[in-house]
This record gives sequence, structure tokens and C-alpha cells, in this order.
Amino acid sequence: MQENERGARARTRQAILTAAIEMLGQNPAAALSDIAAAAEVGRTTLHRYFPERSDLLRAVAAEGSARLDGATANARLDQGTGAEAFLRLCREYFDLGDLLSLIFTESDATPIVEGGCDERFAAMVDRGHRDGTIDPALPTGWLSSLMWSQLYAGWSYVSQQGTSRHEVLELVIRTVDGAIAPR
Amino acid sequence: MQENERGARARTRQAILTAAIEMLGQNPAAALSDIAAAAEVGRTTLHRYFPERSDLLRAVAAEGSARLDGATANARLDQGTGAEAFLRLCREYFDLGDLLSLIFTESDATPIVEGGCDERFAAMVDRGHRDGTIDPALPTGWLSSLMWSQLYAGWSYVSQQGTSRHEVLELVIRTVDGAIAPR
DNA sequence: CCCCAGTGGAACGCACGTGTTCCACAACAG
DNA sequence: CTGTTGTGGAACACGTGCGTTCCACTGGGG
Repeated sequence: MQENERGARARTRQAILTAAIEMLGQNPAAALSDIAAAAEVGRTTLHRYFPERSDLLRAVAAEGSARLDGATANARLDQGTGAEAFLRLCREYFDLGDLLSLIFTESDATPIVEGGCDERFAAMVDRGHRDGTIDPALPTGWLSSLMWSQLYAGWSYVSQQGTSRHEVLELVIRTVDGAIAPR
Repeated sequence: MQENERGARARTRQAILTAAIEMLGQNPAAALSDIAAAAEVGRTTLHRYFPERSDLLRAVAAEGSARLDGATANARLDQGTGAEAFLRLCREYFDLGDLLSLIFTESDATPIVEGGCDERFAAMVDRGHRDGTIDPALPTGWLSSLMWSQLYAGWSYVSQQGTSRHEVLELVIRTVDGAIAPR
């Protein structure tokens, strides 16, 4: 949003956004006072940056979309076989961390993931169907659901169990790999 | 709960419970007035059966556990190979319908699924690990997370997309089958 | 017929989250 | 030192969900 902010203001705004992503991921109905406390700022300060709850939600969605776009770009979806790109994307998205809960839980307005599946994602799946590395019986939409649910399950597994982040990522990759492979 | 209820009372209680499972699955913070409306009863009547919200939540959890136990029993986890039993369980659980959302969303108190994984589930996984039908690299806890996340993704897919219930179930089975198979 | 269990609408007090205003304090640049 | 900037506490009004009480209506069984 405000690109011209510097120093303290930019830092405070970012702290609030980060705390909001964490808290809203755990509970989409989190109170503003809880988000303010998590960001270690007063509720008054939060309202100074985001006058209404909807303003904060919009900023969180924008921040989420930006992080998501960055991760998608890092995955270089147009390189290698379809399945290779798919697994690379999973690895990149897994690093989104707290944001995964938020993306997966988004039943509300201002969606982070654009509806109808990203076109780069669809192109990657098509390539995988054609080069024989992705099971042609699995439609694009289901592959998207599959990926997000596995990523969310993995992230929850990290948060709840004591297993290390890297170890769980390998579990996710292994099961996704098996799930999308042709028979 | 009240086993001695008959006729109208039992019917009303069941209607409220069914509506509560549906509404709470869509939104865990659903208002009691919305649940009452979904059950086509007055809010007063709802309070007459479940004085406090926590009473309703406990009854919903009990009802959910009962349905879950029934489905688990139907799956005959001790028959066939580990993987066969695993997929049978997925088919049975998929029929839980609305309840899947509720089970997967339960971040609150009164959990429906007992913590630490059901012992029958663990025994089935162990058998699958030994008979070579379930990838030994996948621990029991992860297989549980995997199953629930796939079932939830499938159920959401049915609710959102126009795909038929049976068709989606086959997608779930296919991906789960590939995910748990040894390499 | 009357009784009564079951129901539901209306209204109230309460708790909580939200959005707002006002004021006090600390850090820092002039 | 003085004014500006960023902050946060206190208090208020408002809306909403919750839990309660009271009363009127309906339908079936005695």
C-alpha cells in the first residue's frame, strides 16, 4: 500500500501484517486486540494503520498474494517435466509457512489464490499430462486441491508434532510424488 | 444423551444435531440463531435442548464420534492387506459427508478424533508396513494426516465444483493409493 | 371437551469485539 | 529546550451473539 513509508512506520506496519497472518491462520475470527498483542503494539496503533478490520484483511490478502507470486516465480514452472515442476512448486510453497494456514482456511472474502486455478499451474499440469509424468486421470482442479491439502497437512504436522520442518517436507514430497505419478 | 426421549423430542433433538454438524462444518463460529434456523426450530427451542453452546458442542462431538466409530467398524480394518484396509477406510469415511469438514476443522475443545491415533488404525498401518503394501517410510501419524486432508479436500471439491460425489471419491482413492504405495 | 407437552416469538441484561476520541509519554531533530 | 512524530492507555457508544424469562399458539391424548 503506502509505498512512501520509511523507518518506524514501515517496520510497525510489517510487524502488524506478519502477526495478522500468523493469528488469522490459527483462527480466522481472531480479535484485533489479539493481533495487536501478537504484533506487540497497542490496539490504537493497529487502528492507526488499518482503520477498519476489512482494511487489515485486504492488506493481508495483498501481502499473501505477493509472497505467493514470489514463490511461484521461484519454482520456474516452465522448466523440466511436469511432475518435476509440480514438486518444485510444492517445495517453494511449503516455505510460505504460516501463510499456508491462511490460504487453506480462506472461506471469507478477498481470496489470496485467484479462482479457477492459475494459468501457469494449468499449463504445467498439461505438460505433465502430455510428457507422461502426471497421471492423466487427475484433472487440474483436483491436482490443485491435492497440493494445497497436502501442504496444509504438512504444515499442521510440523506445528503439532515435534517433527522437523525439513523431514515433514520430504514426507509431503514423497506422498505427492506417489499421488500424481501415472499407474 | 437422554436415551429415554421418544417421538417429537427425539426427532427435534436429532434435527438440531444434524443442522449443527452442517453449519459448524461450514463455519465453526456459526451463531446459534443460524443453527436453529437451519434446523427449522426457534432459538428458544434450541436452548431448551442444549442450554449452553458448550452443551451443543459436546453433543455434536458425541454424535460425530458415534458416526465415526460406525464407519470404522464397517471398514473391517483387520481384513486383507494393510493398503486394502486403508482404502476401505477412506471409502467409509468419505460417506461421513458434512462431518468431514467438522472433523478436519476441529481446532477447538472436545475433539472428535481421539488424539494419538486410533490403535486399530495403527495396527492396520503396521500390518501394511510388514506386508509391503504401505510405504514403510511413511509414519502412522503422517498417514493419518494424509488421509484426513485428502478426504477433506475431496469433500470440499464435491461441495464447490460440480463433480459427482462418486467420481470425486475415485479421485481420492486413486491419489491416496499412489501416495501410500511403496516405491 | 379440556389438558398439556412442545413450540416459538418478544424482550431484557450481559459480555465481547469494534471503531472512535482524547490525552499522556518517549524519542528525536531543529 | 521545543516541536514533531510515533505510540499506547482510558473511556465511550454501538452492534451482535448469548442466556434467560415470560407468554401465546398448536395439536394430540385423556
